[in-house]
Amino acid sequence: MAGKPLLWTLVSVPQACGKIEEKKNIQERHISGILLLRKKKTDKMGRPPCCDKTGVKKGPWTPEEDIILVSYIQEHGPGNWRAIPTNTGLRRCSKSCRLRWTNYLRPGIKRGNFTDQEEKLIVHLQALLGNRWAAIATYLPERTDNDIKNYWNTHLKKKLNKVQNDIDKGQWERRLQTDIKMAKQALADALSLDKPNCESEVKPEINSVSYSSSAYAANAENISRLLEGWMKEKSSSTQCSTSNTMAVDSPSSGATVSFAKPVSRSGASTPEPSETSLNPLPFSMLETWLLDENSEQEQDGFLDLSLVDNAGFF
DNA sequence: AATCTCTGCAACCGCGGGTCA
DNA sequence: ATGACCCGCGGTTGCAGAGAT
Repeated sequence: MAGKPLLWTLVSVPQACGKIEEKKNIQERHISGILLLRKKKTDKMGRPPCCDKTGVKKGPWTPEEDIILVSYIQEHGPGNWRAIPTNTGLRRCSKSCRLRWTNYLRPGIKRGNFTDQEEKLIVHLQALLGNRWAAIATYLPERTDNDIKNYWNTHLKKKLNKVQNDIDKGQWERRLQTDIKMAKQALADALSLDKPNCESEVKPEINSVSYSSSAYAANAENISRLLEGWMKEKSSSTQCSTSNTMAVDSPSSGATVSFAKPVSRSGASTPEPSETSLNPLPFSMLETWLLDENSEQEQDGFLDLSLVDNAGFF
């Protein structure tokens, strides 16, 4: 281990090293506390955690441990994490080793502030993919999924919530009027015609980042296409869309229900203040919306990007 | 200056899917 | 077909530092 100090120049972790050096003394003090305080959660059913062994160290990694891990991976390559604690003598569980490598020690990891471009990409990918951070991270190879996830949770979510609130305040009423009008029209169509043909009006537009269902976005090919479309669109105008809202194509009624979902991840979807005080939406419209969306869960966390764009988020 | 609260982020936990005997 | 094992993922925790009171 000590025989390979040069390894620190081979991996791009100078910041990691410095930061750890700064905290080293504090760490030593805290690790025992962490070990004592951490709740044991193994009384639940299922496979016991891999780290539920006596003598396994937890908490922040020391530079020495990093060197040992990097040395081993330099020699044997990543993978076979199970063997690492045994072969290196590290008192860490395999999972901890893998996490340390993939999130911190792995070469090519970019640290520091996210650029505007990265931020935009994350926002759009999150809208497309939801909280599938690993998938999002494949589009930002220099960032780890953990980094992206943290950045989303600490910066972007708040930022988007604020923008969303502003949008809701200013546009909710106008949109509600439009929605009611459209729902009425749809109802009238449904009552007067057996087969309303409104496709030409309500067809979702891929290039304007309008999504009819999360199932579509879940397809990797489609995601790439949407993303490419977005990249191109960003340079030109975003005005190609006829609507500023997410379009939910409703085959049953022929109506397009426009809405902006809250970004909240809790699932509680706390009602907006304006939402609760306004007249209720027509039942048929709500029904359509509810029935057409496979589940609330699927939509949760997705937001209306065109609105965000127009509100000047970027 | 002391204390409290908030924020950022590294690390941990448990679950689910894939593999293999 | 089944169970054990391993790995990857997303959610969550908890510490350190910054800012507010």
